[in-house]
Amino acid sequence: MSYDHKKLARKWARAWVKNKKLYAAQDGSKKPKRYVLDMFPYPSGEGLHVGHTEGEVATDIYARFLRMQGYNVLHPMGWDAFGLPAENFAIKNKVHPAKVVKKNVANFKKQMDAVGLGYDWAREINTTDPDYYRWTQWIFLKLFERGLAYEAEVPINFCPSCKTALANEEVVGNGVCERCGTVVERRNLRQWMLKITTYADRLLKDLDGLEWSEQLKSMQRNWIGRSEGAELDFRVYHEKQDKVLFACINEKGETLLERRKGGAFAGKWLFPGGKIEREDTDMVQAAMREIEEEAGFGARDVEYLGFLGYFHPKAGKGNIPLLVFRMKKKNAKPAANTGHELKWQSVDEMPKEYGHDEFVEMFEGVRDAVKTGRVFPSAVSVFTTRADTLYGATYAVLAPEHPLVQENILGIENYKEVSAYVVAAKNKSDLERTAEAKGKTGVRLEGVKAVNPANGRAIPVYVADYVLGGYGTGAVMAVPAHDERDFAFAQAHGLPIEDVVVSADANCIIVHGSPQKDRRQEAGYLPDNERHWLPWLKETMEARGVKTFAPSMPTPWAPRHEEWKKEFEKLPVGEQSILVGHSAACSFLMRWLGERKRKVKKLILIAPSKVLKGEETARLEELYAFDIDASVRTLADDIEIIVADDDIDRIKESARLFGEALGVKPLWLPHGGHFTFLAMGTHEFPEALAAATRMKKAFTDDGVLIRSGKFTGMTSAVARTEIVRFVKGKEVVNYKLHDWIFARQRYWGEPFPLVFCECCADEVKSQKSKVKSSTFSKGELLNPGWIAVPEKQLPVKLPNVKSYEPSGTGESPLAKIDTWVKTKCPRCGGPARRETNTMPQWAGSCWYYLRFMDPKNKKALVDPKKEKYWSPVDVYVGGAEHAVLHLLYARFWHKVLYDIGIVSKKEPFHKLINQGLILGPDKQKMSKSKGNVINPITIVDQHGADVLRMYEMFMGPLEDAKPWDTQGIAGIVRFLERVHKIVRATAGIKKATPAKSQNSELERSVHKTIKKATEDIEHFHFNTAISALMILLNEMEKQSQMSKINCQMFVLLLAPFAPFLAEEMWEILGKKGSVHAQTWPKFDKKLVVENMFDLVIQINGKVRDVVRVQKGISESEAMQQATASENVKKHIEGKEICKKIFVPDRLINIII
RNA sequence: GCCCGGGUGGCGUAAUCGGCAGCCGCACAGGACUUAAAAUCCUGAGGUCGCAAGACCGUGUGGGUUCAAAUCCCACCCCGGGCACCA
Repeated sequence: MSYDHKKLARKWARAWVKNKKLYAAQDGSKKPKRYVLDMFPYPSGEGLHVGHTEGEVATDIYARFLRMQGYNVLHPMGWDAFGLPAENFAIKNKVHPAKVVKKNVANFKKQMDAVGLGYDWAREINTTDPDYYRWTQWIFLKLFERGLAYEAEVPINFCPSCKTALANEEVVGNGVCERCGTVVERRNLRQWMLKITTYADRLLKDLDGLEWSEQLKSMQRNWIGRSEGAELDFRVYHEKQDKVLFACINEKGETLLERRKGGAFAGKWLFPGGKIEREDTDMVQAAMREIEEEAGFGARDVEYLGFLGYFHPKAGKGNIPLLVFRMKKKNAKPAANTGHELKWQSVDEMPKEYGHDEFVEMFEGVRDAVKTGRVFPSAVSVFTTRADTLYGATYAVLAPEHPLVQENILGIENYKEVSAYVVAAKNKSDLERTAEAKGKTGVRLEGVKAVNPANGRAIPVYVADYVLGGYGTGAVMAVPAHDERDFAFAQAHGLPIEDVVVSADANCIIVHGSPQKDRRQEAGYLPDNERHWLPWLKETMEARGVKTFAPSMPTPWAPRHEEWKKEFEKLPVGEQSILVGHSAACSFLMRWLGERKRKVKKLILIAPSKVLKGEETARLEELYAFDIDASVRTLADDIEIIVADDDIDRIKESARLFGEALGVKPLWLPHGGHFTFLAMGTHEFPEALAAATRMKKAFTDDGVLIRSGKFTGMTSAVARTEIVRFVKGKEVVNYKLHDWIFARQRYWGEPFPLVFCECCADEVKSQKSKVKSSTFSKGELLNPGWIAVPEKQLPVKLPNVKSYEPSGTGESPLAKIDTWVKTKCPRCGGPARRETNTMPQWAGSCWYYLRFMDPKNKKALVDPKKEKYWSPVDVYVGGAEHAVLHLLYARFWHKVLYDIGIVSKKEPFHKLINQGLILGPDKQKMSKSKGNVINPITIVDQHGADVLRMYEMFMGPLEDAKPWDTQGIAGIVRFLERVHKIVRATAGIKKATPAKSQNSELERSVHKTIKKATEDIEHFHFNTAISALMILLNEMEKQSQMSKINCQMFVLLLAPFAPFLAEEMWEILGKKGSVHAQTWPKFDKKLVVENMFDLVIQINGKVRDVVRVQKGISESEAMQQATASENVKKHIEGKEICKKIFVPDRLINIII
């Protein structure tokens, strides 16, 4: 007879509602606490899905288990209810989003109750409740006050379908909106930004102490993307530049003029600088020198402002950079050292007749630049993590967004082409950019050169979109030899590739196949290579910093593999080795690699020999007796076969053989025979060898420096800091993480507690220059005109509007409500207007876990005592989709709250578990379109909540993705039916419970199960805990009669998993009170210790018998047992036992 | 391409301080009960050979270490997730 799960659900749901204490967390308790939290859901119209319930059932089981263990457990639930779906539904159906939310919440709650989730509903919260978002606004004000919020007009990700801005974290895949999958546009919009980058380091470092999966931690680390490197300055100049001009400006905006003897001041107000040497890395220093010589002002008196651009004295002729300096001293008096007269002069006062119009124009330019700050550095600063490769920088690349290409101040000669490229790059979608990732495009800036600060070498400058404007300085030095992207670009554009770092264990091993002779006599050699190829190659490689070995092999005429192997293995062959074989040695190398399966960098086979032919090759038979192992092709990054087309037939055949096996086309050279004897012969062979040893891809590892001036021989690690110091660079840390775009142009979100006041804006601007004693907060100074709404006036409530429709122009619908927008400035009382953007979806969820600790507090976000008691969240369970969104934002806010003393712990969530996806029965992701969605409530209706809960937990490990098996539920249904049956049977026994002895074996099993279940639940291994309960039930059913006590134990163990049935069974067993308020059973240590064990008897590692024996038996006793076995006897008969391995309480292995 | 996971019967999985591979469940087969079916209960089952006792093979593939490998090492293949020009 099956039990009526619907009746149980009704009966116990009612009882639990009445029993208010059952799931309530107690404030001010002396008991140890545990805070078990689910990621609170967005209450969608769809209701709960199986993904929700998986995590929620897991935390519910855990919370029930902890309560039974005597902990004071906080296990609350709430609603993250701001957001687009409710708003869109509201727009479509013309209802207020709040009403939609209310309805959905009621549905969610009903469904959660149906699943038997024991939340402390007295602590329910909702992010859209003004009493809640009042504190969201309050936290925003704290961020604002501390200068962590700022307004900026930045290019942002805009979703044209959602009609709102998106955070970087919300753009997924190839630049599509995380929510709706629409391709995201770039738009410039005024935004509120949060300085999450300030916390980048702490967000990174504090990950270490958390019990999160490595996967998740690495996702966060990756997102933060910290990299240590340096900024190095590359002076940029125009090729035709030979002089420098500079202007000095004083505090009054006047410029320093010079009058030559007897002449007018006209036209001479700029000092023409002296000649700039190409190698002069610092144009500014040169100009300073000039200022000192001409006017007596030292480096301390003036400050370099920047670079205005190139000046062309006579249109098109000459390119003279114009630098601007400002006097630091007030009323500085110039004193000419040259006999010329000097004075400060305002351009306004300068009579027209004084000078050329173009000088006046330039002066205006200088003044304008100083005023607006539009000056440029005369050097390009690049960010690199590989300063050790600086000597290998053969060109520089600017991002299309870089100011030096945005405005042509460098005198780029092909600027039309360049700007066309820049525009094209800007219009490329992320999708296109990604698709083109492999082919690197770019345009050279004609006429412009950069100076490598290490060696003074002038290198070309490019603009290319493989350099990102938003990272580092938006400019890079390109080292093609040691960076894959630069390598690809250099290859595409024919730029030099010069390696300056070699692997510390790079070497070249040349094995000759025939007696080596130096033949330098033949005519017609290239002068450079007039030697045997072997010493030539050795020299060439060593010049590149590669250690080279050319071992003499024993018995070269009739080689023996083993002997060669012995000799060869004395050499340091490694992953960075280049192996060069010649003739018979090619066979040796192939054979050796096939045997040893060692990875090497390159394998070069010259005139390979393997094929035997008649008696002349009898001497080679031993060495060649092997099968070519084709897997050798995977062992070397690069394989070359070189053979001459007039070599003998068996060599040519060998070359084809090797080529086929290795998937390499042998290179046929037109001249030369078996190379050894022809030595270098003609140029083809050395060229082929040089090509074969050339870099085929960038070497990006650390190593030892070569060709790097005085740094040659240093390791990369040391050279990195030394070179930065040498070129006066600065060490900097960069992050991939950007500041958080914290505004949405929609209605249904938290209003910002800010107003804009023109009057205060002016006040702030004037105060800024007046310094110090400001009454404005950091945020108000940082954002002139934006004034914080006083805390007392919080919450700034979301007004009612007629239409929630977003405008799509970047204005929120709130902007249309004049009565709400127009307000008084809380500071000066003047007219002001409210911020009409709203906060993004993530705001409310950044701190909700704190509110659960003290949900009704009117005076504070959370009472400090309560916070201290409950923090941190001990276990947090939710989906992996929040890995870099919610979990990063919440950690950021938490750290800010920590800094202002609101919270006591550095991190909010100690242990975090991501439940794995539940896939449809077809093993595909569940989706409406695939029609494979399982609704948990359907399962509850059919089989009851207990079945749903246990089945979801039994499917497999919580964190794994696993498919739903509709038939698999039957197992759980049967299990619970059998539990019901056996408990009823046991409860019905009127007689006294059977004597203990009858049940002693079962009792052991019960206690072992208690142990197993307890440990498994502690580790969230619910699938194995349930399995243990099943095993116990199977055993119980074998008993003719059960004792009530064992039955009770079983029900207690079942209670967290199947709360309804367990409660019913508890009642049937005649026990008082709720089963969920009982104490979790403890196991008896004596009962779980076995005194017998299964001794495994192995012969030569194979199991031959298993006997059950006393624990602790000795080796000889075990041996006795073993030899007594028939099967064992059979196997050892007539054999000699040479060894015995005995593992106490486990096995004995007899070796014969 | 890079970084994390992972690969075990027909299926979900169990066993990882190296020590009996396949627990538990599903599906399956045979039997009992039944007029019959369902449900329930009992039994069986990794593969090959064998009446059986048992033997051999077997944890993605190949190799290695070891008395002993799903577990450790090396190489490769495949699947899932994340990142993707971050210098």
